[in-house]
Amino acid sequence: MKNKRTIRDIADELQLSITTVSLVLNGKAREKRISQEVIERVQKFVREVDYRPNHFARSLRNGKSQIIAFMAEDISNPFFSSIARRIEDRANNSGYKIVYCSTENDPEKARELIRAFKDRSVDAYIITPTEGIEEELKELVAGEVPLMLFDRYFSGLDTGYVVIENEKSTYEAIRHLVDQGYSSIGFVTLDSVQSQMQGRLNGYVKAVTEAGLPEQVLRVPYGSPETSIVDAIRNFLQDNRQLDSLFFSSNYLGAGGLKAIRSLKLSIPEDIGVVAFDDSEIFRMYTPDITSVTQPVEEISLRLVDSILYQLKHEGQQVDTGKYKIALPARLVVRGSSVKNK
Amino acid sequence: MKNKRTIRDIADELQLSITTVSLVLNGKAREKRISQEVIERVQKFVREVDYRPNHFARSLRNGKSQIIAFMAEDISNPFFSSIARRIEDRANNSGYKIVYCSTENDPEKARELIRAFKDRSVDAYIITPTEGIEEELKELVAGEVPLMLFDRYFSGLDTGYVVIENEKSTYEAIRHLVDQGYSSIGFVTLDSVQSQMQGRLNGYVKAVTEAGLPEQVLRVPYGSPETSIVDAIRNFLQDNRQLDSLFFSSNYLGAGGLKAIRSLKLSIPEDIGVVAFDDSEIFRMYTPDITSVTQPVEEISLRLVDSILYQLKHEGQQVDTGKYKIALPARLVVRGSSVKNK
DNA sequence: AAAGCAAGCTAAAACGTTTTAGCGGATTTA
DNA sequence: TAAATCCGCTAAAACGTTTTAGCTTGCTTT
Repeated sequence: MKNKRTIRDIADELQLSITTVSLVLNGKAREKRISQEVIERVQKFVREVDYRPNHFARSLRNGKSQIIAFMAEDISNPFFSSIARRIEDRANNSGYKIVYCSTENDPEKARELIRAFKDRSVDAYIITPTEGIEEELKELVAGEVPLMLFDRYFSGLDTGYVVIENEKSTYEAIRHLVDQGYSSIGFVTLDSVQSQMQGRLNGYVKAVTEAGLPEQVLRVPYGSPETSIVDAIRNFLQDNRQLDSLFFSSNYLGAGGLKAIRSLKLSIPEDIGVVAFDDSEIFRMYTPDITSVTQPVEEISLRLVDSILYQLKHEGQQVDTGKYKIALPARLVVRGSSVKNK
Repeated sequence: MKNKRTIRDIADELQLSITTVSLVLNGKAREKRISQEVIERVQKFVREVDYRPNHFARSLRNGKSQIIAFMAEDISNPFFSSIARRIEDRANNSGYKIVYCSTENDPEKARELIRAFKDRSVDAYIITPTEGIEEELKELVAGEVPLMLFDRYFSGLDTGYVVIENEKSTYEAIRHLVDQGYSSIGFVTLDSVQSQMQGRLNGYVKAVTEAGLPEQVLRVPYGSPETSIVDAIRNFLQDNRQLDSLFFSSNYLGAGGLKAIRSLKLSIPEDIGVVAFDDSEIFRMYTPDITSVTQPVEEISLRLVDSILYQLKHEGQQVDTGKYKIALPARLVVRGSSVKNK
């Protein structure tokens, strides 16, 4: 049971050369003109003894690890973990395993992780990039390693990515608030220059400008603990009594915002309308339920992994990178938190 | 930049043998009596050129992958993803990477995954076992691969594990309901013989029996989609009008239960008291907030990864397996959903 | 002066694959 | 009849480590 059989054992037992066995195993038998009889003999035997090739030896020889790295900002965030969940299956089906890690949006940590993955020659990368790791990404691209960014990207870098139409969907969400009669709309975002946050801000600015409303933006420092987020939002509301609605540009800002609103005993949607970017179970269960810009998690995952697998399959062949620059539409799911007159 | 240097190159450039360089690199120089001067020369040079050993070659030679497999039931469930998050850091710090996968509680899938991991010689396993994979686990144990189960375990198998004191903590939760004056307490669980579910059921039975109350149990089929869960719970409530409180034995049963309760327009905690096993953001944010048996996620993770790392470090040495059979206490967090008289 | 020993290093095997280059012999071509 | 081609297979190199066994050299011992 435990005495691992090697390809050499197989060859000996079948009175064949290692080469022949290897060729059959790798499906190159026909092309190398091994006879049908031998092919079948090998296949049958290999099946019988349940021979399993040694991954290390194979990897050493061909430089491939059959591993894909999944670098999220935080794997315990439902947005990332549900993508992780979906990526997993398709990757497994194609013989790849996934190693994950969380950057915590720390460039230093991200760099180290990429380094470690390089050392292990992972075959491909799926990354939510932190600010400041352009150099490392550039090196990956130069090394022709399949790479997809998601959630955000660097416009200056020629990498594949899957993102959301942030500007457009935020614009529509704000329009929705305007249509509902809200006229003093606050925008709560992170103090970050990342592309997805910029896009959302742009959508907001565009919509309020068009509607002739003032811009009222709160920037919470990146990486704040939840209590600080709640405090910041509470202060924002207290300092700006005229606010009649808030847009939260991420799911955890939304969760913090709800706590802040509750602690001020404001009622939703009468005193304050609410829309959040990124759906979550909390928003669906909250009373009232929260209107949100819902990202197509399923499709994001699909596009990511399919792009990666395609690149892996056609490695070396220079493929059109434009094909991998994907912006998906998000859906505005209107719920009770933003509908005044019922 | 991209011309990877090998240990042979280092040796040549330093006019030394491969062996010597390798010994220095692996910290065996002293013991093999390499001179201090040579040691330093090697170390200095290696640092300068930033030599990175080839993992594949090393693995091929010593059979170690420096990879730990993390098999959850579903990585997108917050309970599992937050454990994943915490395990990751400590593992990385010790030079291990983590591959994850979700069994979906499908034994066939679990078996295949274990098989794939075996092929890749992962160095250790952290697993939420599905029913019916005792054989595979037994083989791992026999192969002396470090292994820890969590969330549940098999009492018939001599493996390490980290679980919760399910019976005790459920008992206390039910006692709490009794103390609050609830006298018709329903228990919503999964149709499963897994140890954690058995434990919770036992705790419930013990508490209601002691209090002289009837047992009223709903078993939802494992793997039901959320809508069926909601329906089942709604029917349970309608068929048993006398029920004045419910205990949900998992977080997603709790979420489903809240929806059912809401759809029946019952109010918590007046019409129906609620306690759930396993905390979640939803329970904290719900109105009223939901009393829950909170698992010590941080400590679970810590114990898992520390046990694994310890076993990895002392491989070969027969260690006391009893040491790795860990049952941690859970904390009853009392919130509004189970407190009648305020 | 021969033997023994330690210090300081190294040659080479082994890990298990994939793949290149090529070998005999039979058949076809010129 | 000699040369070229094809068929079916294989020897051996290469991938980059770790580690066992052992080789010099010079010093100490008897």
